[in-house]
Amino acid sequence: MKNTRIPDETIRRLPLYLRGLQFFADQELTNVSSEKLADFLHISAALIRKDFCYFGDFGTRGVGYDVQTLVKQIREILKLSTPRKAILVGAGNLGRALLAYPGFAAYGFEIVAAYDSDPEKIGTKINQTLILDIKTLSKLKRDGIGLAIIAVPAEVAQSVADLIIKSGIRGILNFAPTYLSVPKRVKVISIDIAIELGRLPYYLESE
Amino acid sequence: MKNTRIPDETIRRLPLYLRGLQFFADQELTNVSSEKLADFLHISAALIRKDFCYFGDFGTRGVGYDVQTLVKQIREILKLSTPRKAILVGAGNLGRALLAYPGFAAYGFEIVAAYDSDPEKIGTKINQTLILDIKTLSKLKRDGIGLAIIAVPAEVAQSVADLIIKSGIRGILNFAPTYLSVPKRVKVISIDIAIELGRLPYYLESE
DNA sequence: CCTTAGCTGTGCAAAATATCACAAGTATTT
DNA sequence: AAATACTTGTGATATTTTGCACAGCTAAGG
Repeated sequence: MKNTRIPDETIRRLPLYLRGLQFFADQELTNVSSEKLADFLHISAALIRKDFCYFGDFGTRGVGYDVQTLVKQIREILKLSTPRKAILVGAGNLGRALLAYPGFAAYGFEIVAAYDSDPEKIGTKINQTLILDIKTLSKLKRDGIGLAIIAVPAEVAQSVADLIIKSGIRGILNFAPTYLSVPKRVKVISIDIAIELGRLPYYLESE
Repeated sequence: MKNTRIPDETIRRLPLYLRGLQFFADQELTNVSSEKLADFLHISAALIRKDFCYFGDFGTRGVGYDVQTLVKQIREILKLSTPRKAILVGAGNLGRALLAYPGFAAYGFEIVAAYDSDPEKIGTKINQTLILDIKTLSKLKRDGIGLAIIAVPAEVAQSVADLIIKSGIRGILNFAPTYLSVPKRVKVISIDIAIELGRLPYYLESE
């Protein structure tokens, strides 16, 4: 199985598995079956097993998976084992909320700087992070910073992306509601709140 | 084509199409082809046409689609035409950012109240919205409120969901990183920042 | 040691989704 | 009015993703 192409959907689920495993680890359980994990996450056990089996034999037949070992292996696959420095661009409402978001640390992300273009904001501190002038952004790679979170208005998102890519950013988590055109070596993952919101009413039963 | 099952993926793209059409409307364009829209959104033109064709004949062969008409029809499909009242539960960092988020209004959502359990926050105002005690949450349906945005910690998300569903909520936009168990008549759409974040490093080229 | 119960790994089938390719209709030009 | 250039709508095909079912390994109990 090891030489098959790994579906994107599988990669998407790996962080979900980490969360599920954390739940079992918190309960002092050392072993978990695909079925238990499936019940907790509300996906099928076969899918979980298939996902794991793309990467090798993680479990023991008749027994299940060792929680800690599995966590380690998934983190390895996702390349979460090495800590990564990130910057935040855009210190608006969403940006400020993200600065306080505890989830980053869980994956070894450290937000080392925040940037904005508003003179009112520049120089102020949010959650111990100083807001810097976006014009001073350059040569991030020199400081070992490879990731960026974009939380700016859609109109300026592309120019921000261009700028930070030039400075060495290779991974972007984009909250701006727009497509970002980037070189192949750069990966963009977009979270679009409006898109999710816009399809909610469709599913409402019209009483 | 009208009697085929409509793929979820199609529904997911409809709000995206609205965004694209807005772009062309802003340029005073009255007509747009599937190809133009496809170029802007970076998806295939055939896919766009197929998506539309599930709902009927929206375009004119040799011509394209009338921007305004198409907007109206998509909004109709997504049930965005009728304004909807929503509440926000959880006035933490993310909750407060969401209160200021302009995207809700664009889809006819009006956040009429915010709830929290923290005595420090209750009674204060954020963006003209008063924070109310979550204990006072009841009988929302009576006031015509059908949607809720959950932005509370994962540990309490399920109990919040249970509570608001009892009060009449039928649609939930969930930001808590957990599965919500709800009756069939209730629709949950989850946005999970950590999950998206966790898979970003996987795609980084290891130099 | 044998039997039974449990669980993984995975080939194969099924379902869901996306792409292709072109007939059919529209506008424009000559 | 005929030829040309566009563009949609959609059946057919390809690809991607998920589910099924069971062989094969493990552990425990008698």
